This record gives sequence, C-alpha cells and structure tokens, in this order.
Amino acid sequence: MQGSIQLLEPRPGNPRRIPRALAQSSQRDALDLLEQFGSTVTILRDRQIHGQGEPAEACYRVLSGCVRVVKLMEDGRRQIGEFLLPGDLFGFDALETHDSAAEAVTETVLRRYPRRMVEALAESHSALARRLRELSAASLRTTHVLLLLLGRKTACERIASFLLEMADRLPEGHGGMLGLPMSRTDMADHLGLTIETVCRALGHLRREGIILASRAGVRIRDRIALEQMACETRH
Amino acid sequence: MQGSIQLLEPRPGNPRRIPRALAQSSQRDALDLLEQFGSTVTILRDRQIHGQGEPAEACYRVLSGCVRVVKLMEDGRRQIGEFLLPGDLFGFDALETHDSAAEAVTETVLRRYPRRMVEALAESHSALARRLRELSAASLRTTHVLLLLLGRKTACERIASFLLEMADRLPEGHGGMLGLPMSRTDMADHLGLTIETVCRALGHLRREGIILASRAGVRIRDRIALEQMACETRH
DNA sequence: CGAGCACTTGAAAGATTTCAAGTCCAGTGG
DNA sequence: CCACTGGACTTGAAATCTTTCAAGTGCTCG
Repeated sequence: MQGSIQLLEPRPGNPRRIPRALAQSSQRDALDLLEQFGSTVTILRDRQIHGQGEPAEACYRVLSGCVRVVKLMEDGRRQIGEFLLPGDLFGFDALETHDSAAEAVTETVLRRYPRRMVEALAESHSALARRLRELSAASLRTTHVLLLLLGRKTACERIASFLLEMADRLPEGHGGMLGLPMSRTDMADHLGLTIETVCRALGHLRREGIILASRAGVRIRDRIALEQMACETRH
Repeated sequence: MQGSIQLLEPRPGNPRRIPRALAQSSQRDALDLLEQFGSTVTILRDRQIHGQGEPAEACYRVLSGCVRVVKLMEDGRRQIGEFLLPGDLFGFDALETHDSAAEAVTETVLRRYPRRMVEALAESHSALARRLRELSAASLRTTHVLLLLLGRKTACERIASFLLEMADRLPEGHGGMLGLPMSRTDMADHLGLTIETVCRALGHLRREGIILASRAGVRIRDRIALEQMACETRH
C-alpha cells in the first residue's frame, strides 16, 4: 500500500482530478512488466476495438486519440460509460467477455496486451495483481461519480461536470482552449441527454459568460462558476 | 481461469441473473481464507456502516438483512449505487477511503474482515488476489448496467428492470411474493426517480396486470411482459 | 461552389417532478 | 378492544424540464 498508490492521489495543481484508469508513471510501475508483451495498433475513427459480449482477449492502453466505451440497447439507445484518453487503460477489468463495446472516437493508437499474459503475470507477481485491483477500484469510483450525475443532476450540471472533467484530463491548447475530441452526440450519450439538450446547456453556459464554446472547442472563462454549477459531491 | 470463475456464470434456471458481488460457494473459494479473521456484527436499521470519504478499514459480507451504498450531494440529493443482500460482499474494492457510505436498510448482520488483513493475504495468495479482481470486475459490470438504466431508460423500464433484478436476487416468499426490504424512497434514489414516479410506475404495472403490488411486497404475474417492459440489453 | 454533416435554435409535445391532498397500516395508549 | 397518530405510500393537478420535431446555420470536403 505504498508506491504506486500515490499515482492515484490528486495531482497538485489539479485538485479536482479524479483518479483515472491510470496515467503514466514516473517511477517503477508494476504495469511495466506487461510492456514486453505489448503490441501497438492503430484504430481508425469510429472503428470498433472490441464488441459488446465478445470474449475478452486483450487489454489496452491509449497512446493517442480517444476511445468510447459503449453499451447498446436493441432499439439503438446508447450509453457511453466513459471516454478514454492518452494514458488511460481499459479492458483490464473484463471477466470472460467485454460487457461493453469500445470504439475509436478519433483515430487512436493503442498498446495492446494479451489478457492471457496479463492474467499469467498477475498470478506470479503480486505487485501487478495489486496494481490491477487498484485500477478496477479507481474505475469503479469514477463510475459511481457518473451514477450520481445520471441519477440526480440536471442537464446543466451534467455539462458543467463533464467540462470540468475534460479540463482536468485533456491537455489544454493555446489560451486554455480545450479541443473536445468527441461529438455532441457522444457527449449526449455519455450524459444521458439528447444532442439538442447538450447544445442548449452549452449555449446557456456561454450566454452566462462561464465558457466560450465553438465547434473548435471550449474555453473555461469562470472556473469557479462552473464548479458551482457542477455541484460536485463533497469528499 | 477455472474453478471460481464458474460462480460468476448465470445459474441455470435463473437466466437473467447478473453476476453479483458474489454469492456463497459450494466449492473451495479463495475467500474462505479470510474467514478466520472475520468478526460478526449487527447493524440496526438506518445505521451507518461506514461513511462517505472515511478511511476504508474493513470489508464486509452480508449475512442477513439489506445494505444500501449511498452517495450524497450537499443539497441532499442522493444516489444509491446498489443494494446488497445476503451473500453479497462489499468494501473489497475500496481504495484508501470509501467513496460512498453504506447503511443498513433493515437490521443487518455482517461478517467483517479487516482490510489490512485482506490486503496482506492477497499479497501472498494469488488465488485470493484473482478472486478479488473478479469481484471488482463483476461489480463494475453491474454498475455499467445501472448506468444504462439511469442514462437511457424510462421510469417504467427502470422499475421493471429493478423488479426483475430483485426477483432474481431475493428469496421468494409463498406464492412468488417478493418482500422488498427497501422503501419507495430508497428505490427512487437508486433508480434516479422521485418517490411519486416510483409509485406511479408501480401502479401502471399493476393496472396492466403485470404485477401485484402492495405495501407487503410485489408478485410478478407476467414475467415475459415485465421483461419486455424492462428492455434489457442483449448479451 | 455545392453537398453533407455536425451543430444550433425554436416551438410544441411529453415525461417527470413538485406541490398538495388523501389513504392505509402498524404501533400506542385509552 | 378500538380509536388515534405518525409514517409510508398513493394519487391528482399544475409546473418544469427535457425531448421531439422542424428548420436553419456554418463548416469542410470534393
């Protein structure tokens, strides 16, 4: 319970940061063990990485681009469980099958690790096994935050929360501009809204002077106001 | 990847059953290792087991009763992440702190395991470590099902899904009667609805002849119709 | 320059919530 | 034993929020 745990702590200067599936490490990381078994693959925009219900054959680390984790209903309704950005890991907490599909939001480069190998290494390296449990726990934690958002927040609060999350996870461009890699439709399907409601909430925040939004991206002008709007839970 | 995994497979005759935090085992289970370090505690109705943000000092198995896992917002809005029933485990996927509170819905008897001990044993017993990862993965899976429910389902679909889940997890009384341990308010806070909407949806299903509902509990009269109503995802 | 797609915006419709009464028990006390 | 009280649950009506339906607008790519 030392060492890598601190990677899960909030970064200084990024107080809101939610522990992610996991970012890159500066120190020895049990996950480095996997590196030699990894292969690099590139996925074109909107292509599937793995399907819902498919046998889980690999785990991945995002090197560049953006991935969405998607659950589909028969009638086409869609829930995006999360967006994965460079440094994020996914597929490590699969059971025999993936319970959601994963698709490239933009052209994405992944490091791919055979699950069989991950399991085998975890069997003999307890540090890796622990690391994997930490990953799942962190993932569960962010999912619980999303539950609260979907179950109890208003459209505007959802958008505000989402923008703050992205501001923490995305590198900011010139002038604090955030280039959101996903479409409004993707945002809607992540936040449990329709695309029109996403636009209107964004429009509302823009008219309030809290953000600057254009197709190119979003710039947060008043972070305090955005945080109040987001109504984040204490702790 | 053998043995305990099959515990996570659907039970025959219970095709809808979602792999739970994990039910009791008939065969050797790595979790048995913990048993000697467990202590039994009783929690009165509505008493807290642990608070949101508290250091995670123990993990638990529900022996009897019902527990709710709760996240609170400053203004009192509440999201119940899940209900835990006899056989279910919780707290095993905590990081340093619990990200939600846990409270007894009814008087509940728990088996309590010091987390320090769990971690120590996992370090030396890879089977236990793997088992813990399976627990987290199963938990993540059920949470993703809830995300889809909260993000994309209508009130009636949510209630139908919830009743089917409870029918699978709760022992049925005489005549297939389900005694729901939680209040309408708890159901509402789990399903992202208000208490009135829960009542109305229940009333709707009753008028359709799909269920029989009273304060005492619910009886499913037309499971097929309820399943159609629930609109469960494929896979 | 034109087509197509993503995004925006408006207006009407619909679902859920809010506010306001009730109803129904279970437990209490007369 | 029975009326009474409080809490949980129901139900109705109005208010609200979000969605749906319908046009636009404005890039970006041929």
